[in-house]
Amino acid sequence: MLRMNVIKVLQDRGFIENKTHEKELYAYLENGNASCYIGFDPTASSLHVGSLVPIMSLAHMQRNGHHPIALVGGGTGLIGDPSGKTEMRKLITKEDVAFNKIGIKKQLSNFINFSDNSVELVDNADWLTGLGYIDFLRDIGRFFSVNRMVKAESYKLRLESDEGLSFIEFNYMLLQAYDFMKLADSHSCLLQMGGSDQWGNIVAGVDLVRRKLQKTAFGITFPLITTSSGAKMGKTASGAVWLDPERTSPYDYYQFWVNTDDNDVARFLALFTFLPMKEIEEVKKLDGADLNNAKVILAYETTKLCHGKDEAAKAKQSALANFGRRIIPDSILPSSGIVRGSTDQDDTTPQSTFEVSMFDSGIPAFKLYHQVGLAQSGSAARRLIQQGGAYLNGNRIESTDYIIGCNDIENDEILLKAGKKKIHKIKIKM
RNA sequence: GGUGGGGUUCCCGAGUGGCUAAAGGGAGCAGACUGUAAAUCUGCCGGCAACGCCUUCGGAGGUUCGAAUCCUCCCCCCACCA
Repeated sequence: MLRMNVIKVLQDRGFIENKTHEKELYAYLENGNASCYIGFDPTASSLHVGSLVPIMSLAHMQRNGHHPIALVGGGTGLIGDPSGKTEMRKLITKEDVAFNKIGIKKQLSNFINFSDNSVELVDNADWLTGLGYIDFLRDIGRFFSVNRMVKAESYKLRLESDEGLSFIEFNYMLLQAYDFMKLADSHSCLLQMGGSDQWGNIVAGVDLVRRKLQKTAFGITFPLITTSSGAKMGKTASGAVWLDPERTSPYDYYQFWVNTDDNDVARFLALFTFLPMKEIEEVKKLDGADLNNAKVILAYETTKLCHGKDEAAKAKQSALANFGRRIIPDSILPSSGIVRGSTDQDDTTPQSTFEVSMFDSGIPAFKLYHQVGLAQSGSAARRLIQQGGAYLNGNRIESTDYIIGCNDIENDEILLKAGKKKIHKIKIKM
C-alpha cells in the first residue's frame, strides 16, 4: 500500500498550525528515514496532557518510518523559555533537571518505541553546559539581530508587560537555535516541531542552520489545543492532568477524557488516538447522548496509550460500575480494541482501607470526607454536606453532624460520593 | 544612584482606623436541569469536632480600646530620569 506523506497525516488529524517552506518540507518527508525533533522541558518530573500533541506527532513520525528525536532541555531548562509567558519562570536546579529527565523518558517510551534504533533521546545539556561565553557570542551570537529579536512575537508579551524580560531569558532563543543547528549537523535532523509559541525559536534555528551549515531546515508548529469552551486543555480543578500514574491515576485520567466536551470529541480522537480518520469522520455525525459511546472509546484509547491496556480496561470497568452500564455498538470506531460490553476487571475506583474498629465509636461524616480526600478541609466537607452534595452508600447525608458508624457498613464497604462524580470507596478490614 | 508608583485571600482587582474574613470579576465547588457533555439559573467559596474561637492583606516592630488601613525600619517589583 502506498504510504501517505506524514505531513498529510498530521494535517488531516489537526496537528499542524504553521510550517515553513511547504514544498521542500513535503519532499524532505516523502520517502521515510527523515529525522525530526521536539524539545521537552524538564521543569517537572512528569509531562501532562498538554504535551500529548508533540508526543503523538513524534509517534506518527515513527509509525511513518521516520526518525524522531526527543530532546530533553537539560541545558535550556536551566534558562527558562519566556515565549508566550507572562511571568518569568522559577529557575530550577541541575539536580532537578537530571531527576526530571528520567521521568520524562519513561513516559515518552509509552508512546514512542525507544528500542527501535531510529529513535533517540538526547539532552542539550551535553553540548550547552560546556559552551564558552566568548566563543558562543563570536560563533553564534553574531548571526542574531537584536532588532529582529525585539520584534519577535514570542518576546512581545514580556516586553510589554510590567514583569519585563531578563537577559537570561532573552538568550533562550539563541540556545534553542543552537540546538537545532547541532542536531542538523550531528543527526542530519532538519525538522523541528513545537507548540505555536515556539514559532520564533524554531525560525531562529532554521535561519541559523542556513547560515552556519548552508542547509535548508524546516519547522512545524502545532496549534494550541483549547477546549471548545475556550479553556486551555488539560487543566482541571486539581491542577494539570499528568501522565504519571502517581500524580494522576489511570482512573482519573480516564475520567478526564470521558468528560470531554461534545464538540471536542472528534477533534480529540484525531489528535490523541491512532484510530483511522475514516472512522472518526463517522463520529462527527453523532450528536447528543450518542456521543457518550465515542467518549468512552476516546477515554479508553487515550488511557491505553498512556497506562497500558490493563489499566485502561480497569478504568473503563470502574466507570461502568459507578456510572451505569452501557454497551458500545460495533459500528462506532470499529478499529478500537475496546471490549464493548462489561468485563470482569478489577474495580479501580479510588479507595482506601480502614480498620473496622475505626467505626466502633463512629466518626463524623465531614471528618471522613476530609480524611479520604473528597474534601479539602473539614469546612469544605461541611459545606458539601450542607449543600446536599454528600452521599453515603447512595443516600444523601442530611446533617453535618451525621456520625458514620458500623451500621453504615454494607458488604464490608462504605461508599462515599462528593457531588455526582467524585467517588471514594472505603474497604473495611474486619 | 535619584524621583515617583506599587506588593491584598487561587488569579485579577477594590478597600486608606471600627459596620472588613475583606467589594466586584474570573476560576473552582455544590444543587436544579441533563447524557459522567455544554449552556443556564441558584447557593457556596480562610481554618477549626464551629451560633463561638483562631489565622490572613510583602517582612519585622510600634501607635491605638481597636489596624489591610497611621508611624518606623527592612525586602521585592515597576515607570521615568541618570
